[in-house]
Amino acid sequence: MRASGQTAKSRITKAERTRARLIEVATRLFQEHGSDEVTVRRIAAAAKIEAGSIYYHFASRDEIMRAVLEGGVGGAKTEVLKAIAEVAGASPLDRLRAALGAHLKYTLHHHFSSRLKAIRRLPKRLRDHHMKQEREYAAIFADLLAEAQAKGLLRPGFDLSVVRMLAMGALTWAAEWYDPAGTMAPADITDELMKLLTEGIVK
Amino acid sequence: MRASGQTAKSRITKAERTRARLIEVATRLFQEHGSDEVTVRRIAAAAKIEAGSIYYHFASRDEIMRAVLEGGVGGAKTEVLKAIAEVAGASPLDRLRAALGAHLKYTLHHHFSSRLKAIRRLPKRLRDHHMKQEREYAAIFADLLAEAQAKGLLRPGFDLSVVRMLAMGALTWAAEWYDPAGTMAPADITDELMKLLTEGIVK
DNA sequence: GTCTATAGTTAGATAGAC
DNA sequence: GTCTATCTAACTATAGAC
Repeated sequence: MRASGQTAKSRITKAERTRARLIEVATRLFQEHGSDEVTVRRIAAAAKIEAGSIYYHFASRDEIMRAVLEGGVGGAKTEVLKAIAEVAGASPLDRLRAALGAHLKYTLHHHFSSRLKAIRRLPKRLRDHHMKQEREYAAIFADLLAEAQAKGLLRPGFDLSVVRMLAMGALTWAAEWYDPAGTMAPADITDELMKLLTEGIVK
Repeated sequence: MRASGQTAKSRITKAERTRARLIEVATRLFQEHGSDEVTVRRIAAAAKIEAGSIYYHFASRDEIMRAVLEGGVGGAKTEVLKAIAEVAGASPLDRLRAALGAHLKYTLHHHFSSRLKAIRRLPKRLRDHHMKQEREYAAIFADLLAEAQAKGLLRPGFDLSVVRMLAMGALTWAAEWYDPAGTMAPADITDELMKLLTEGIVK
């Protein structure tokens, strides 16, 4: 569908497309087999290029890993904010449901939990950057809980910071047991968690 | 404190002690740095022996990994059953609290979540064995929930299997954010989860 | 941009002395 | 049982042709 002879006009260069494809397959391979088993050669093979060619796009294997992690939190944030915006007028708790639903979906589809774990094992300099991203991400959920509390929707006596981490953790870990072939949709799991959560903490 | 000249009488051989030490340091290293970064040489160094000597105790690096995973679920099961036994007469929900508390403690102290993740990425033949162990472990918690339900302690309408996985997942993931230097004890986190859980699912 | 070929390094594993 | 020395294989990364 693209015009032939097109050269300087392309918005997205060939290099950018190849780079994106490399990050994509690397992300999948890291999740499926663990960062251990994934060699540069394997990433190259999965992306249908030769191993040496990778180094035109990345300076090192670590750079690939870094790019994989970079995509993670930013992408999740975008999705979650979008989901919240779609129910903009709703109560904080309904927006929280939307946010948690998006978090779960992103986690399941983008191997998010593996990345979150990997971030913590990064060398300090790299880790700090990602941890900052992660705190911003967590703040989205914290803000929704705080708003619900401010509106008097919550029972007193809960540590909302712990509640947030437990709730997000419950869904993050779902990537380890969720079976796409089963009868439950991701939304069903979010609903179950919200039922548990609201009937527990909501007045 | 041991008698000198003792040879054939030792119940625990030198080899067994060395092997146990290797598993211990390997477990710690795998958790702290990720299985990636941990070489046989590094395990040997941490255990204060030379790399070659490892192969007197293990046939391969994979065998070490396997031993590390082997210890995981079995040890957790023992601890959880012990915790339940300590409150033997109590209601199913109080026993559930004890079980979840032991699960969290074991997770925090023995790098359990890393092992659970690693198990899923194992070659099929090894994985099956560990997954069976894991199902037996999960059954402990499932039974307690079922007993609570049978006694009419729970609200209707919950999928207890999902509730169990969410609750256990929330605690399993806590290993990723729990700060031992903070003000919260593991028991506080368990209490917070139980409050959330019971005020939600208990009639 | 991607290929082929290969340099340089390090990993897992073995052999034999002690 | 553990050490030292070493083999082999595999990996990351580079160089130069196209």
